[in-house]
Amino acid sequence: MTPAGASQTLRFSLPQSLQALSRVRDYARGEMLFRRGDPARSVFFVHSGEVRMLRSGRAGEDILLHRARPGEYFAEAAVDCPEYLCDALAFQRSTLTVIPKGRLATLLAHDRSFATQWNSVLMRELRMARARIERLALASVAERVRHFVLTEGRDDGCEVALAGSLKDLARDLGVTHEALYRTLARMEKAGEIIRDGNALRLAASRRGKRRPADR
Amino acid sequence: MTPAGASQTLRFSLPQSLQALSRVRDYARGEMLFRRGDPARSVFFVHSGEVRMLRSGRAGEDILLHRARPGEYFAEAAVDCPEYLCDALAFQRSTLTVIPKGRLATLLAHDRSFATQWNSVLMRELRMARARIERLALASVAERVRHFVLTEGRDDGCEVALAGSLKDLARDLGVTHEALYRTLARMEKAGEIIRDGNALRLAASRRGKRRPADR
DNA sequence: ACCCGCGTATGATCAAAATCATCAGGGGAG
DNA sequence: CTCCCCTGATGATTTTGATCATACGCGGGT
Repeated sequence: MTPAGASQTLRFSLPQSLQALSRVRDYARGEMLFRRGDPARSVFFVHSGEVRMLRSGRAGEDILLHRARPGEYFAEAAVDCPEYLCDALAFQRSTLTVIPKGRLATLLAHDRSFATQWNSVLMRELRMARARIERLALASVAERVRHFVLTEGRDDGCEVALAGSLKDLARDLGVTHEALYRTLARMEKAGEIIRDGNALRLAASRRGKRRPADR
Repeated sequence: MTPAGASQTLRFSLPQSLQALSRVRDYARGEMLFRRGDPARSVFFVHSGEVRMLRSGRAGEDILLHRARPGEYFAEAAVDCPEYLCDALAFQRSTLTVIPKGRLATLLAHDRSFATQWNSVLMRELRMARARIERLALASVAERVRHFVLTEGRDDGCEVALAGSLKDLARDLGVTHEALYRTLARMEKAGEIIRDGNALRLAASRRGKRRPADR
C-alpha cells in the first residue's frame, strides 16, 4: 500500500521536540522489534497496527504482557533501563515512531517543560490502563460496553467515536465479536444505546442504578 | 484495633525523601478521601485496605475506575493537575501515606535522582497494569492463574508468594472465589501446580505450548 | 466454653459467553 | 466487472463460570 518509507499522513502527532529527534518506520507483520536482553535503544509510539510485548518462557509458553495499539507509547521503560525486559513483535503491519532512548533521556533531563509533558503522557496511559482493568473485571458484556462508553467517551461519557471495527472493540473488551454484536443489538433494541455510524451513544433515559461495584 | 494514630509497623516503606514530607493516616471504611473537582492536594500510597476511584455520573451510575490496593500509589496525577478527576472512597478501613502534592512537585523539580526514582515507580505500575489487562483478557481461569504466576512470580515465574487470601487473588483475577478454588484444585490434581502454604508454583513438567496468544 | 465470622472447599443448577457454522453486503484487487 | 476477503450479523450447540447452598476449621471476642 504505502511504500516502505511510511510517508502517509499520520493519525497522531507527537510533541514537536520528540518529532525532531525520532523517525517513523514501518514494520512488517511478524517482524521482531527487539528481544529480551537486547540493549534498550528506543522508545516507540504506535501510529497504526499492533505490537505485542511477550515474555517467552524456555518451554515455549509465550505470555502476552501488552498489546500496544494505535495512539500508545510502549517500551517507555527503556529510558531508565539498560536492556529490554521482554520481546516486542509487530503482530500486524505497523507504522511506528522510533524515539532514540539517549536523546529522549537528554531531553527529559534538560527540558523541564518537556519532562512535565512526558509525565502527563505516562499518567494518562496509567489512568487508562487502570480503567481498562476495572472494565475487564466486569461480569457481563453489556456492563463493559457501558463502562467503555462512560470512560472513553468525550465530555464525561454518553458518546464515543469508535476508532476501529467492532471486532477491534470486542477484542478491547475481552469478548468475542459475536458476543459483542449480540449485546449491542440487544442494548439497541432495549433503547439503552444508539448506534450512529461509528459513534456509540448511551441513551439519556435508561440510566439504571449501578450498585456501588461490589466484588 | 490499632488506635487511630496508625502507629503500627507498615508493610511497605517509601523512599526516605518521600517519608520526610508525608504523613501516615488511617481512613475509616466508607470515608471519602476527595471528590471530583476538589483541589488536588495530595498523592497517596496504600499500606493496607482498599481505596476505590469512582466517577459518578449524574444518574447515580458509579463507574469504577480503579481499586488501589496495598503497595500501590494512587492519584499520582495530582502532581500536574489542579483538581481531582474522580472521587476516592476508602472501601475498607485503610492505612495510607498522604503526600502533599506541592512538596512532591518541588522534590521532583529539584532532585534529579528522586525524579528518576519516581519515574521508575510510575513505569513499574504501568507495566503491571498492562500485564493485568492481558491477564484479564484470557478466557479461562487456569490461563489467568498461569499468567499470574509467570508475570508476578519471582525470578522469571514458576513461583509466587501470595500476598493475601485466595479470595483476594480471585478478585485480582476477575473470577469468583469458588471458580478459583475449583481451578486450583483441578490444576493441582493434574500436577500442573504445587501449593505450598502461601506459595504457588508451576510444576516444571506440564508446560504445554501456548499458541502465540490469538484473538 | 461457646459462638460468630471468615477463609476454604465442594456440589447443583443456571445463565452467559465461547464456539462453530452460515450468510449478506461492500470494497479492493486483479 | 467479477471475485474474494473482511466486517457485520445471527442461529445452534457446548462449555464455562456465576450463583446459591452447605459444610468445616480456625481465631477472636464475649
